[in-house]
Amino acid sequence: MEFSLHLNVSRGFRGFAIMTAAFAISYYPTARPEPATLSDSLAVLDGVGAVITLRRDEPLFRPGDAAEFYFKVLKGAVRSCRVLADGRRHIGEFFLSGDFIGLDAAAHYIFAAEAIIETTVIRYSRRKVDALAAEEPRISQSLVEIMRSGLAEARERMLLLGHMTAMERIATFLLNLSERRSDGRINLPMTRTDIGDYLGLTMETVSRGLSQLKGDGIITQHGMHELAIAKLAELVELTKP
Amino acid sequence: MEFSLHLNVSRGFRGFAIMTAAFAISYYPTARPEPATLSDSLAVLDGVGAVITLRRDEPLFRPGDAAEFYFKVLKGAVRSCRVLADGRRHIGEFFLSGDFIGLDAAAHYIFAAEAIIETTVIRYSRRKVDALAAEEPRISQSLVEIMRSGLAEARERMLLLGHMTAMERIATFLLNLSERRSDGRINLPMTRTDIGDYLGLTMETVSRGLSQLKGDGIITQHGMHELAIAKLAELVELTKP
DNA sequence: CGCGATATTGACGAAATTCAAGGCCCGTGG
DNA sequence: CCACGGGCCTTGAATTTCGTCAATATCGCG
Repeated sequence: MEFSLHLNVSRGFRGFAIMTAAFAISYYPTARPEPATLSDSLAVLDGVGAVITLRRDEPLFRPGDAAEFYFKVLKGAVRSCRVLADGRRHIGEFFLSGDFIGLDAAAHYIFAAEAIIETTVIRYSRRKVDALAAEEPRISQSLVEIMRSGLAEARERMLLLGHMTAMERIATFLLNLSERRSDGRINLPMTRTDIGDYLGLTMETVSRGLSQLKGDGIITQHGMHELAIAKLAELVELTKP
Repeated sequence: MEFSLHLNVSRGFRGFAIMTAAFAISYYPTARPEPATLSDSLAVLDGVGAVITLRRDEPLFRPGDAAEFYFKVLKGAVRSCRVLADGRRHIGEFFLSGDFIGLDAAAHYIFAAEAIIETTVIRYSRRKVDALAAEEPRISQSLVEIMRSGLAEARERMLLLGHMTAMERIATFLLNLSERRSDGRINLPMTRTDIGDYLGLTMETVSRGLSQLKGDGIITQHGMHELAIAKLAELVELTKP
């Protein structure tokens, strides 16, 4: 009994979440149609899920809430964040269209998820997804693969937060975001404060960094929340020591 | 067809790695003896594995090596690290006795693992472990749980690296390490430079932080690589804003 | 005992934060 | 349509923290 499993995990801004999985099933030639991706697998549950629309700054869940759902962003943007006792705020991740939220939660969420702009998400019953995973090794293996790439991404971010300068962090952030689009443009739905809390910098430092990139002609600005990369090679250069 | 799965993930310094899983199998009363923990599951493979002894600074693997094995530390300590082009070094994790290494690797390792002191590890064939996981949903679900707690830990470290002061990082590090023992003592097999590269600080800043803790009577030193916590409450206080 | 590696401590400097002022964008209402 | 106002962004100056460079001390091992 043998089968080959081929997982194709795209490593974009949140490669974690934009996984596709192709299963080549060789030991069971008459297999019924199988879900081709985790997304498709979850789509089976859409009937029990719900599409939810959130206004700006509206929470999807809060720290301490029972983690009963997985979510997928359909449109808009979500941030996960924790606030420390003295007011310092840490943003764990930004979730854009197609990203999953909460796959890695324990029994209760330890952070909040809030819409950055008007956002629609689809909500899956975690209980049902997990039951499916228990019956289908391929589903739980897909989850393992998603966790692996999530961990790989977390490691990159630890490197960034621990050892990169402000400009290196900003350049890396912009490049990661630009990989979510194909036209060299960058959509920044979040505020400068959000970016700062994500990169471990202050709003002012982020603003200064962007200003310098504009001054150097490396990026151009088209409205407050839309940038374009003018000199990709130089931006890439800035991500390195 | 129903069974209950109970995972008991202890959240120590690297809770990730010191997982125990208890499976209560109710749907198959005549089940053959099942591995009770992932560790036990892997122990089944010990015959094909090997115990390896490493000298100080000797690598277990290097970046780019094919990720063909999982490892478990039996004795000693291992660090995972990456070196940037300009010489900056980032330490991803410290692995102490009982910790697993490489569970989350992709096809190739992207970082090096090196013994910090004389260390023995056991090496498991990844291919065989993964095959086992493909046949046993419980194994792959255990892997999911390990990944979940690994991600939770990574998130804590991102918060630390992104938003904590030098002293907060040092105090948190010491507390985490102290949880690996039950006597309030702290074993620091690694150098100050290692600690700095792990916390995103310089060796000097780490040294100054430890000196201040000694001066304040919060910790006492017993040899270069052995500390004791004298005022736990004050140390805990330092981990918070 | 003596040497090399590691750790500590001090003085100085650079990078980012903090504090503060002003500008810009956008929605709202007259 | 335009004026107003509030939130967000930008920019400047002072401050702080941590890093860098350098000298000295201590550890551990042959």
